[in-house]
Amino acid sequence: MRWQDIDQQPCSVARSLAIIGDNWTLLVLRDCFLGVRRFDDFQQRLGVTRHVLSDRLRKLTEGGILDKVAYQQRPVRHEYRLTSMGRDLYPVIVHLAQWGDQYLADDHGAPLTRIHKQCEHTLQAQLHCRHCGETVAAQDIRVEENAHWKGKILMNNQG
Amino acid sequence: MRWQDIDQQPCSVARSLAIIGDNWTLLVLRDCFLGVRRFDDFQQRLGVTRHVLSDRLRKLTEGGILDKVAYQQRPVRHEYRLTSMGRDLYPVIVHLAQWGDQYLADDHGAPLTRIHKQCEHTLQAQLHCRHCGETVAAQDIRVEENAHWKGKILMNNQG
DNA sequence: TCAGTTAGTTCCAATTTAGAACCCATGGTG
DNA sequence: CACCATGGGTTCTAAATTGGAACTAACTGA
Repeated sequence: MRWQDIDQQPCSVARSLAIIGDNWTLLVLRDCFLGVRRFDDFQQRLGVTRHVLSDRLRKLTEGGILDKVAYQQRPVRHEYRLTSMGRDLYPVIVHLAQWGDQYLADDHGAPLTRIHKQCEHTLQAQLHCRHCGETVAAQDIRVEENAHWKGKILMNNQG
Repeated sequence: MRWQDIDQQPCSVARSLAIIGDNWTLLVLRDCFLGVRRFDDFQQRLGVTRHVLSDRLRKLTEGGILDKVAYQQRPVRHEYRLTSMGRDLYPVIVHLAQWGDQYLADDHGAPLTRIHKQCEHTLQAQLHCRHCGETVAAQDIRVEENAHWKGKILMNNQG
C-alpha cells in the first residue's frame, strides 16, 4: 500500500494521518497555533524547502484545516489561518508538546510554557472522559468494532 | 534543514516528531495500542513494505517507545511492546482518532468505538487542565518562552 | 529605473519508498 | 533424509519525494 492511499482504510487515525501525518505537516500546524500565518514566516521558522512548504499548505487548505485568505490586494497576498476544524487539532499538538517536554527536553528544560489564561497556571493536559470526569489511560479503554466492520479491524486477541 | 535534523530544534513538538512524526510511525503506534506486537502482523495490517516497517520499529525501539522482547528461543523470535514512555502517547492517538471520527468518517460512521471501562460509556476525550479542572481550547492558552530561549522562538506578534 | 517584498515555481541531484524476491534458523511432516 | 512452513528480517530496482538553489510574477516605494 502506498502512503497516499491510507485515507481509504476504515480507521480514523489513518484518515487523519493522510492529511496531517506527512513529514513537516504537524510542524506547520505547530506554528499555526503559535500565530504564524505567512509563507515566508513558515519557511524561515521551519527551514523546510519552499517547494515542500507550498505542497503542505495546499494539502492542509484542501483538507479544510487551513483557510487561505487574501489580506491585501494589488498585489494579492494570502495568509493561512486555522479553520475550526484545524483548531480542533489543538489537543494533538499539546499532548505531543507535553510528551516531548517530559521525555525529550535537554538541560535547559522545556522551551515553551503554556499558561491556562482562566486560572493562570501552567497547563498540565490530561485525557479526560466527558461522561464520568475521570482521567483516562490506555488500559482503561476497551475498543469495539462498529457494525459495518465487525471482525475486520481488530485482531482476535485484542488486549 | 533536513527532516532528520529537526530533533535539534528547541521545540518539544519537533523533538517528538523526530521520533514519531515519520510517515507510517503513528500508524504503527495505533496498532500497538490495539494489541499488535509481531512484525508480520504489523506488516499485513498496515500494508507497508517490510523494509520500511523494519526501519520504523528500529527507530521506535531506539527511541525508547517500544521494547523488543524475545517471546521464544530456538529460533529466537521477538515482539514489540509499548514501554511506559510509549503508553504516554495514548492521548495523541485518541485525539487523532476522535478528530477523524468527527471530520473524516464516511457513511458507515466511525469504525471503532472506545469504551471507558470504569463508566462503560463511549469515550469523548477532552483536553483538561489539571489545576482548575476546566476543558481547554487553543484560545484559552498563552505561550511563554522559558529563560534560555527568551526572544528566540516566538514571533513578536504572538496571537 | 532600480531595489525590495511576498508567494510561490522550476530545475537537478540525492534520498526514500514500493514492490518483489531472497535469506536464515528452526520445526514439522512424510 | 528431503521438503515445506514460519517469523523476522535484508537486498534489489524503479518510481516518487526531498533538499538546495535559482528563478518568476506582481506589485510598491524611492
